[in-house]
Amino acid sequence: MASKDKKNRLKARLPRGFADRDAADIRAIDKMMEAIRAVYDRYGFDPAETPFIEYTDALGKFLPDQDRPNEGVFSFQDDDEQWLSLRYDLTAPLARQVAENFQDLVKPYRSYRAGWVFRNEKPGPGRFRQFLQFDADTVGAASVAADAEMAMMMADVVEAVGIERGDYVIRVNNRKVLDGVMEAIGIGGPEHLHTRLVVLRAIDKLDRLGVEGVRLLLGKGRKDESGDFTPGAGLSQKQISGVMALLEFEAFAFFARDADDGGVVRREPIQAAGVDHTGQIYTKPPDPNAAMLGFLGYLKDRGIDASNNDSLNTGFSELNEIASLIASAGYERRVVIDPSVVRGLEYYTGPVFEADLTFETVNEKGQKVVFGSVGGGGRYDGLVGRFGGVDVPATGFSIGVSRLAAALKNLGKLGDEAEAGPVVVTVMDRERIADYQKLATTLREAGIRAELYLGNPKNFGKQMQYADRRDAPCVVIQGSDERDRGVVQIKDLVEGKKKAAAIADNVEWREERPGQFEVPEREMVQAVSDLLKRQAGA
RNA sequence: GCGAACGUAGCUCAGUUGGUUAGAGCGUCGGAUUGUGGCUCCGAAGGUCGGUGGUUCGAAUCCACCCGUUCGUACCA
Repeated sequence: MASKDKKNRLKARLPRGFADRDAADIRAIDKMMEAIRAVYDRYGFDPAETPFIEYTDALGKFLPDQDRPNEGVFSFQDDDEQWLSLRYDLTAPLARQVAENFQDLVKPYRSYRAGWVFRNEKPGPGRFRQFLQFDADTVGAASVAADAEMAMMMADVVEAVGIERGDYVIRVNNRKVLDGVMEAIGIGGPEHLHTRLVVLRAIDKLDRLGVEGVRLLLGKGRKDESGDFTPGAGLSQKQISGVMALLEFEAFAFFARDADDGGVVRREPIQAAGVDHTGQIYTKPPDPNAAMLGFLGYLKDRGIDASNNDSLNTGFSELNEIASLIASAGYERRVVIDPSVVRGLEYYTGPVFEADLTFETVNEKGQKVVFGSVGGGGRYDGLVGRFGGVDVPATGFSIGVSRLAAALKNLGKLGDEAEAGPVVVTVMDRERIADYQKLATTLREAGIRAELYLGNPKNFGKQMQYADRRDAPCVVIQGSDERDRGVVQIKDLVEGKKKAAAIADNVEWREERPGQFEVPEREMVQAVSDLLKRQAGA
C-alpha cells in the first residue's frame, strides 16, 4: 500500500558510493568481462571464485594495537564474536584460498577471478564503494618470466576490451629499485618505515603534481590550492636529489624508445638537471651494466654511494630481464619501464605494473577527463606465507572493470550497440489472449525474442507506443479480420519510422500504416526472421 | 579527515532589497484517437523550496548546525 502520510513516508534512496545497474550497463560489462576472460583462458589460466566475506584477519586488516578492523573495510562480528569483512580486493582472498588448499593445487597455479569488492572510503565520480575487479595471478612461480607474462597479458586485456594500441601503456617498475635507492640515502631501516611510505606516496603523485610537487613532498611539505598543507618526508637536499634521480636519470632514457617514434603517448617532459627527459619508454633490451653503472655514477655525483646496494642491483637486472622478455615477444611498444610506478604500498615485493590510459576525453558535461590507471599489479611473494609455512612466490594483476567501463563509455565504445527489443505481439481481441500467447511462443521457439503485450489492451495506440519505447523491431497484429483469413499483420517499426518521416498529418499517418505488411500465419516466423536479418544488415 | 562552492517539481533551471496562493521548459499521466508509434492540440498530477533550529509582523531569500552533491587535498591497506 502506498503511504499517504508524506511526512513519514519511507524515502527511496541509495547509500552513497553504490550504484544500480541498468540493462545497458549490465550487457556492456558482461561483454567486456567475456573479452577479458577469453584472454586469460588463452594464456592458460583457469577460473576460480571465493566468497565476498572473509575473516578479517585473513585480509590482514586489523588496526595496529587494536582488536578492531581497520577503517576502510566493511566489517561485522559473527555470532561467535569473530570479525568478518567484505573483501576489499581479490588478492588477499586468493592468498587465503591457495594457503588453505596448497597440497591440492598444481603449481605454478594459474587462475583468474572476477567479482565485486568493497571499500568503505569516500566515494566520488568513478569511485565507488562497491566495484568490479577482474584479476589474474600466478602462484608458485618465482621467475620474472611470470611477471613479464602478466605485463603482456595486461596489454592484451586492455586491447581486447577495445582500447587501441597507443591509447594505453603498461608501465613496469621494480620495488627493489625504489627500496635500493631509499636504502642508499639512509632511510632503509625499520625505524624509517614511515618515511619510506611518505617517499613512495610522493613519487606516486608525479603524474598529478609534477616534479616540483614531488620535490616539495620529499622535503618539508606542500600546500595545495585550498590552503591545506601536506607534510613531507623531511628529507635533506642530498636525499631528495637521490630520490629525484629515479625520475630524472637519463640512463632511463637508455631504456626509452625514440620519442619521435609514434604510437605511444607519454607524459609531459620532465625538466631536470639539463636533461630533457621525454617519456620513460623502454624498447630494446638494454645493457643492464651500463644502465646500472650510469645510474650509480649519477647518484655518486650527488654524493650518494650505492655501489654495493644489492636491492638496486637485483632490481635493475630483473627489470632488464623483463624488458628482454617483452621485447622478444614483440610487446616493447606496449609495455614500458617507468621508475615512478609505485603501486600500492604494502605487500608488493618486486616487479610492479600499472595499466594507464593515455588519451583524454570529455564527459557528458564537456569536462576534460584523463582516466589514468585502470589496473595494476605486481609480485607479492610474502602474502601466501602469512598463513604459516614458507613464502610462496606469486605475481598477478587486477583490472578495474568499473573504471575501464567508464572510460570506454566516454570513448563511445561501450553499449553503442543497444540490444534490440523483443517482437511485441499485440492484443487486438482480449478474448483471444491465449491465441496471442501462442504466437509469442511460436516466435520464441524459433529463437526470436518475443513478448505478449501485458498492459491494458483497450487502447491499441498504447500498445504501439509501448512497442516503440521497447525498441521492438516489429509488432505482430491479428484482429478478427486477419484471424478469419488465417493471416497476421507484421509492422516493421524501424522501416515504418523512416517511411513516416514525410507524413505530417496524423490521420494520413494512421491510415498509411507505414512499414506494415501481411503474411499467412504459418509464415510468420519466416517473415519476422527475414525482417530481423534485414534490420541487422541495415 | 581538511578547505571551498552548491542544494527550488522526475530532469534543467527562474524566483526582484525578506512581502499574498513558489513559476517555466522538458518529462510523466489522461484525452482528442478504444484497428496503429511520430507531429499537433487540450487537460491533469507532481513542491515539507535538502533537514532542524533561530532572527523577523512575515523566510525559498538572513544566521547556526546537520545531511547531501561537486571541486581541490589527504587517505586508498
